[in-house]
Amino acid sequence: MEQPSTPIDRVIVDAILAGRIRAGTRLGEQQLAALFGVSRTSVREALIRLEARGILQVSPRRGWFVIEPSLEEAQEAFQARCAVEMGILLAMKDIPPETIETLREHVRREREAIAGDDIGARSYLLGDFHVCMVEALGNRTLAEILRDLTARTVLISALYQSTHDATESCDEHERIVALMAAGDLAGAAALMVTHIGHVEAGLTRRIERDPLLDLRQALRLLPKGADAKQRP
Amino acid sequence: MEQPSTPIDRVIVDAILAGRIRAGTRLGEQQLAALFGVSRTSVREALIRLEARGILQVSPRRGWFVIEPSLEEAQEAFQARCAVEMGILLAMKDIPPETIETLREHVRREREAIAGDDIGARSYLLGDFHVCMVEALGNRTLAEILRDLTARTVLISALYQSTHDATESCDEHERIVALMAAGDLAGAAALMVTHIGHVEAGLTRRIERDPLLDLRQALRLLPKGADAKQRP
DNA sequence: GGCATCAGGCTTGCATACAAGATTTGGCGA
DNA sequence: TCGCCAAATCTTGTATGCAAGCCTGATGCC
Repeated sequence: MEQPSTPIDRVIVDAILAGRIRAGTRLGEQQLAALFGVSRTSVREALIRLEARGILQVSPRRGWFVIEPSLEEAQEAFQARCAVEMGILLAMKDIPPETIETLREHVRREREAIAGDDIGARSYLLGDFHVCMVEALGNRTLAEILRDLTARTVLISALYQSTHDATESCDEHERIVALMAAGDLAGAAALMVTHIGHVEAGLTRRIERDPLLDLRQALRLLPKGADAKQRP
Repeated sequence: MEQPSTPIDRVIVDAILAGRIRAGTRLGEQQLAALFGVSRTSVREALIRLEARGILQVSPRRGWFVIEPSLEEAQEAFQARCAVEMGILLAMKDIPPETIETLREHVRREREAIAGDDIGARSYLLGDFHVCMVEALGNRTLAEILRDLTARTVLISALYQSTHDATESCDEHERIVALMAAGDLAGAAALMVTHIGHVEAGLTRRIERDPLLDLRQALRLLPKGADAKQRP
C-alpha cells in the first residue's frame, strides 16, 4: 500500500487513535478546508479515502461523520482483529530477534505513557502495539488493515464504558512478547485472543452520548437530575 | 462498511476480479469520464477510493495504474489471506447450517463455470469463494477486507505463470466445505492454508509483460529468438 | 550521425462556481 | 401557546477552468 497519505488523513486518524475525536463527530468540508488552508477539493479527497477505509461515513448532503459502530459491527471488528492477529502468529515459522526487541521497546513506551498522564499517547500506544507487532512480523499489508480495524475498535471503546485497565493491557502485551520470545507462537496466539477478548468483555454498556454536552459545559449547566452541589 | 460504492468502482473491481483488466493497465480520468458519461470529478473520486483500497496507484501527473505487486507484496497478500481465513475459521465456534448450503451452492456454480468456457466467470467465482465463505460465516467486515486482498492476488496470478488448475481449486473448495460441514474447523483451516499455498506455489516464474505485445501481434512479428516456423 | 534543448500536447492537481437537497429559523394562524 | 408552513441558510454533489508537470517529437548544434 501507500504511505504518502496526505497530512489531512493522518491528522484525523491520529486524533481518532488518540481518542481526541469521538464516534459520531461531524467533520465539515468547509471547516477542515479553513483549518488546513486548502480548498474543499483536497479535504474531500481525504474524507473519501477515510470513508473507503471504513473510518468515516457520509450522509448525503448532511455531512461527514466518524462512524458509530453498532453492537454487531463492533463484534465483527473485534473478531476480525482476533482472526488477523491469531492468523499471522500461527502462520509465522520463526520470529526474527529484532522483532522481539522492537516490541519490548514498544511495551516500555507504553509503561512510560501509563506512568505519565498523557491519556492520548496511552490510548494510541496501546492500540498501536498490535499494528506494530504485525508490521514487525514483516507484513505491512496486514499492518495497514489492522491499523484501520484498530481505529474502529478505539471508537467503539469510547462508546462503551470500559472496565479494562491500561495497566492490565500492558501486562498482557508483555506476556505475549515473552511467549513470542520463547518461540511459543501458539501460546502467544492463544493469549492474544484472550487479551482481545478481555478488552471486548470490558465494554459493558453503551454510553449514550449527550448531544448537548458541549453547550452544557459552556454554559456551566448540569444534566437534569444531577446534584448541583457536586459542582466544583 | 458501505455498499453504495458508485457503479464506477464496482465495474473496475469486477473487471479486475474477472481478469479482464491486468496489472499495470492505465486508467485515464478523461477516458473513464467519457465512458461513464460523467465529469472527471466523479471518476476521480472512484479512483481515489480504489487507491485507498490498494487496488490502484497514482503516478503524479502521469496517470492512474492498476497495481503491479512486487514479489514481496505478492507474498504479503497471500500470507494475509492465509491469516485472515485461517483466523476466522479457528475463531468460529460453530457453523450455521445455511452457511454450508450457501457454500455448496457456490461450489456448484464454480463447476458450471468451469464446464462452460467463460474464463471471466470462472476466475471471478474461484476468488469469490473465499469472500463468500467469510461473509457466510457472518463477518462482513472481514469479507470486505478479503475482497480487496483477493483482487490483489488475482492481479498477481495474472502476472505469473500459473500451473494451478481451476478444477483442482474447485475440488479443494469442495473438500473444505465438507470439513466445515463435519464440524472439523481445525481441519478446514489447515486445508485452507494448504489450498492457498497450492495456488501461491502454482505461481512459478514471473511473466514479464511484453509492452510491445499488442503492437507485435498487430504487425505479426515474433519476439526475438522465437522460431519463425512455429507461427500458425 | 549523435546529442542536447525546447516547444507542444496531454495528463493530473487544485480551486472555484453553481446546483440540489437538508436543516433550521422565523412567522403566521388557530 | 402550540403546530404548521415557507424562506433562508448551510451542507454536500458535480462540473468546469486553469495551473503545473511529464512525455514526445522536432529542431539546431557539435
